[in-house]
Amino acid sequence: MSWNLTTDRPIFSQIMEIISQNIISGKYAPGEKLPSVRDLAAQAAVNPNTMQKALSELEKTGLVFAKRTSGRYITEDIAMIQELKSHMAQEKIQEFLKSMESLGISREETAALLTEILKGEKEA
Amino acid sequence: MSWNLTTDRPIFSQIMEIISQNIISGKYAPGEKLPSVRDLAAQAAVNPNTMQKALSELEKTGLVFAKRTSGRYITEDIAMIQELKSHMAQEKIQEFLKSMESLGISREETAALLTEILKGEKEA
DNA sequence: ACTACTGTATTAGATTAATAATACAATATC
DNA sequence: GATATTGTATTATTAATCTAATACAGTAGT
Repeated sequence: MSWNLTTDRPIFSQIMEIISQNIISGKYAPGEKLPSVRDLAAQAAVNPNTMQKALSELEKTGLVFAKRTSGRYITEDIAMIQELKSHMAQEKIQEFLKSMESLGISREETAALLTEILKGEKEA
Repeated sequence: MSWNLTTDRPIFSQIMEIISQNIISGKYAPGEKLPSVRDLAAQAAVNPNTMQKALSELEKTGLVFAKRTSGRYITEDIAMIQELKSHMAQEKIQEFLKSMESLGISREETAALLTEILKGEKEA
């Protein structure tokens, strides 16, 4: 796991994003047990309280759940994960197009730039 | 100007981004005079100190400059603006592809999703 | 010359986030 | 049954951000 945390945004929020992505992408399997709060905090080099906050907030979304003295687990609701995946994908795409437009780059131009980049990578 | 400021990120930083985008996209013309710190602060509904910080930080990038008692102006260095535009575009694209990959969506899939969306918009 | 407006500086207070150091209750695990 | 590990809670401290209320020096416009 690469915890690439920056200081320009709340750390607990970045951690939530990273774990969510790992669940959505399948790096964390449904039902899988997570390392303990203390271990995760050590891995990410943050304070246990910060990791605890990130995890307890994540819990509210339903992606993970805690068994009081056993540990924390990834949800087994595959449908929910799938739905979140496509939802976040759509969101990322819209956000991307919007930020390109705010640079004065139209959707068509953006698409052109993207296909050009992918073409360049195939040849490499 | 739509100042859509959120609380999950430093406000002065968001303001810097918005102004940068307006310069890059041409909404602010090269050499154009900006409203005063106090006016901009009122428009954005933030404290003048916050706007001052955003602008003085922006100054370090060279995009704007201050004439002590006259006001603040957009740079006239068109080449610099152009270069920043393509640089930021590349950065946005890479960042987008990376975030999609962290969701488990390949570059090819991403491109497919995008063209599909653009196709759908044309038909609408 | 005078007035209003410019960027800038200063001091103080409130809030949020992160860290640090413990502590506790419940339960796997041995 | 004893021990270690689990999530969770508490209190205090530090740093960053934002707001608030002024103040000042320089100059453009009259």
